[in-house]
Amino acid sequence: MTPEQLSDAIVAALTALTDAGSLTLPDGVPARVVVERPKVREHGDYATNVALQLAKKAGLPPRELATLLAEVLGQADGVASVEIAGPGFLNIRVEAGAQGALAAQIVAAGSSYGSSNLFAGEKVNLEFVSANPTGPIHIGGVRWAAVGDALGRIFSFSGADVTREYYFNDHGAQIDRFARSLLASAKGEPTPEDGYGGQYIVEIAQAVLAKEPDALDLPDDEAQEVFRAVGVNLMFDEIKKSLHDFGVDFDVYFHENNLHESGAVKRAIERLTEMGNTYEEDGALWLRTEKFGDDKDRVIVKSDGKGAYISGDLAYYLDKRERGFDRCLIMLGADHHGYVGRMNAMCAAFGDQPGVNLEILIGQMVNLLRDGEPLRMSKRAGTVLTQDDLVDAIGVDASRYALARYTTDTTIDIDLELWARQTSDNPVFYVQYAHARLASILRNAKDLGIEAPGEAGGFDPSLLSHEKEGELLRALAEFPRVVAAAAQLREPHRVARYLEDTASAFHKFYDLCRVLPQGDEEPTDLHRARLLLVAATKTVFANGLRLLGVSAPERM
RNA sequence: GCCCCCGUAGCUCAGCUGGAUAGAGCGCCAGACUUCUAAUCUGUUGGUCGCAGGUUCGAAUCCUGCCGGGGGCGCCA
Repeated sequence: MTPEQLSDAIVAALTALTDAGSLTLPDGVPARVVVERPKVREHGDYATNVALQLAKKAGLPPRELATLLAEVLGQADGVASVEIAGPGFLNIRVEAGAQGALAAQIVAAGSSYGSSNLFAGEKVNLEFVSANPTGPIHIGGVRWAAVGDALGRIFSFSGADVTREYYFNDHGAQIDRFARSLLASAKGEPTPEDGYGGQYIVEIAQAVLAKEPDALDLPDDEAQEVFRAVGVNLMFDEIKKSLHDFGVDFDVYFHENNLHESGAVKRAIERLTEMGNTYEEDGALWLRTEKFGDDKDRVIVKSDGKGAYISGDLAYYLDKRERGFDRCLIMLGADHHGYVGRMNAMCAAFGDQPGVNLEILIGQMVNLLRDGEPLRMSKRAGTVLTQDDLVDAIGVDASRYALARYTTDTTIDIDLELWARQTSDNPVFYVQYAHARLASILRNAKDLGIEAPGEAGGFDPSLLSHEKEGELLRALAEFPRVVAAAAQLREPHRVARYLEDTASAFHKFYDLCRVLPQGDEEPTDLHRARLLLVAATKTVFANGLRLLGVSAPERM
């Protein structure tokens, strides 16, 4: 019996009461009620606060309503007992058989256990990382690679049609600075003012020369153009490779420059002008963002005739919508939160609905620490921590997991020495170890010739009556709810935290409940039932880790 | 000055979107492997949930105001 089934049973009980006339609910019976796992074990397997929630509407004292409900609910299939506690909580115990049946259901569902059709039929565009192609991805961007990719997996698992997208800002002044920096390096000159000075500039400059040996013979402006075109492509390749090595592959790498060259920017501006949302002032073209909730209006075409930065975003958003995306999600660091207002206003100026068609997710920064002190990242000082540095130090799994297990609302401090040292007690290994242990049991079972029921026949779910078995089963039953919450709230960290809780429940079960027969012992139905529970648990870890893009090892 | 995020155990952080006695890991201390992987488990220690009000049956959670930390407020990108 899962929480969802219990919720249904409670709703059915409420309906029975209203049908019988012993309860009156002016707003009708709710479609779903809150079923939670109590923190205190004495409070039962599950608890619900419906009586407290509905007491006022029903015009009854909470405990009286709870009493009515308890009588009916106590008769429901799979419910062992219902107690009234405190101000009107219902503490529910579930029959072991009803609970144990879940193990077979999970094994039958396999890699789809936890999936849903919550976002079925929705085309979701998920844009993340989108780091400037003027250097390698550093830790500021890696967080979004880990979190964004996990969110994409969670959305897909929840039925959405997801497209992962990376926006290359390969247009404008920063790219000019990048090109000048490459050219200067190739000529052996010092890094220009406002230029980029890392070692990677030297390497890319040399790589450009290897491809275009005659580049330096050209006049400076033409040479710079060569370094721009070739250098940017080399940078793209490097970024894509880093992301690929990190397990993140985008469906679309979108080049901002194309929007300018194809006339898409011009068209977007025309569209906004037709809708009466632009005006000219001081030689520039302004977008009426204030009308749509922004602090003030924004320039979209500067007085020198060039598009302002946001002009690319206008065209890009329009392009996404024209490609049929109902929801455009963009993950940005807190250093960009100032754009939220104007982006939402831009969305509204197109006649769309901010928060629905466009959703901007702001996450907090990642800081680099050394000896507990914050270290200002500087390319010149060589104190930039790149994604590759992080992976070299602690590996892909540990990196992805560590970055994905925090709320994006909190700032993450990375002390590389500390992170590398703590590798062995990183929670990722706690979870992965659980999976490896489960795999090991299944291997041993196979060697012993013991088959878990399910494929080979039925099993008696009521045999899974041990306290630790119950706790493990209830943890497994939570998985679909956790995935759904992670998708709806855009909070992948919930999956990681859930896996840690479930790993704890499993390790405790493992400690007290022997799964396989020992010595000459003959396999019993209990052994087989536990083996099925093991298979179900392994399924949940495999599915959960997959959602985070972290491997589920068979051995450790 | 205005806007956003954070403040929970010595440290790092959860807290199921208002529920019961606020949890976990690490750290400290003490235990458990001739048996399915000890990267594990068991027990102990540890808290005015930044402060002050408010909303109600009930607040770490929602509202207001302070305090402290971080980030942002360009015809830069």
